[in-house]
Amino acid sequence: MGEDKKTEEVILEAAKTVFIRKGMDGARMQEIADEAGINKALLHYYFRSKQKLFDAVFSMVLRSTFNEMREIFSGEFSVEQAVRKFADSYINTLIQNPYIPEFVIHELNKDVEALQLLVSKNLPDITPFLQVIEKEIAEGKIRKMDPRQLLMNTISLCIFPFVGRPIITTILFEGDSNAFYQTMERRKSDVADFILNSIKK
Amino acid sequence: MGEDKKTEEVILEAAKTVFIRKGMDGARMQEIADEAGINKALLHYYFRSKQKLFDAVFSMVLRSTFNEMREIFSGEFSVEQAVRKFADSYINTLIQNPYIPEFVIHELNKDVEALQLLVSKNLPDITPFLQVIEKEIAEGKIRKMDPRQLLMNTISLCIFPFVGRPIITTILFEGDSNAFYQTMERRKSDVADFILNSIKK
DNA sequence: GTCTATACGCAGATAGAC
DNA sequence: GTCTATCTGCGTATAGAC
Repeated sequence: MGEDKKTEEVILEAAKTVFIRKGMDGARMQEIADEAGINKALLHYYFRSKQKLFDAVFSMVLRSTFNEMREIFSGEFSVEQAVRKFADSYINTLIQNPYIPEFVIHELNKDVEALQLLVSKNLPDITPFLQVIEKEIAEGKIRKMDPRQLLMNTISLCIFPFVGRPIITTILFEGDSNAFYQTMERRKSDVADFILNSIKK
Repeated sequence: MGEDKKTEEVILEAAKTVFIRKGMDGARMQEIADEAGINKALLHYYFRSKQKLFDAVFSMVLRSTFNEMREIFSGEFSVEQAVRKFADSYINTLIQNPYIPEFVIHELNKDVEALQLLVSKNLPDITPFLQVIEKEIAEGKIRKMDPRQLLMNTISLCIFPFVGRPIITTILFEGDSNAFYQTMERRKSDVADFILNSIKK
């Protein structure tokens, strides 16, 4: 039983790696089996079908992706704290896992309906944070603006460079991948400064 | 011969629609044939293979996508002009074609090598604009910052909401698609204001 | 639980009539 | 140039031995 569980986890890890790189449609069960060091039949023994294996991986990825967000936008932090925390935490995670956002987005784009349920369970409720923004605007701490636009800006600035990494690396860093990642390291504070500079009165 | 060309264009349009929604791997030749109102065999008669048909569509999409960018970042506009032009022009285009960025990004992520040549021919050279930014910093018109970060910010803020549209619509607009698009209309000026507010001294 | 061998269906590609 | 019918290979899934 201890052994069983271990195999299952090895499969999930391998499937995660392959699905994230190739997507559901592009991934091959053979490739996942190779990555896990086992054979195709065993994948079906544990997960019955490619679709079920994918669902397991996808829900795993969603959970870990949005957990951080849930805490940061829970409403217990000020706008400045949340913006700095979000930039630092997400850009750090994305430097380690640059393929995840594009993967999630691609799968959601393909089939919004089917995954809506799965997603709604995992997506954080950000209304508390929108209220914090409104409160700080009312108090005159930050300039007047649509709270949703501010939140969208924060998310966009942190995540997009990784989603568009191939293009950005080509267009802005002449294909030099190291230069890209070094800029991302600095970006953790640069982005926060950029946002806070814009919203201060 | 006039008839021939028309069929070819009908196929290209249909292929574009299907490829953009489903991606290369998810698209089916049968679906493209249906969309074009013809049969599979004719697709092969005109384009020999799915791959060649895809390449034709992809290079078409790349060209139209980056043409606007080339002009805006040519160096003939000031930072403020370029930012306002870019936000207005790209958000307008994306309201009409919201699936294009995710499509391009997904295909590039899957196979960076193979498409590198295709891409490098289409990607604009943005160094002139980076120099404009540096010049305006030197002149004290805008605050000191990494020109690449500013350009990345501008691109991120305009494009990301469309790439992440399914998630953003769910998380920020309770699934109300109209609310999303109305916010994007306002975003054309909001984003420009947000950026210019942040960089002014 | 893990393997090898095999069934089966789907989707890309071709043959050949009109 | 456009169609119907068919081939072929690949990839998911299953059967069955160990």
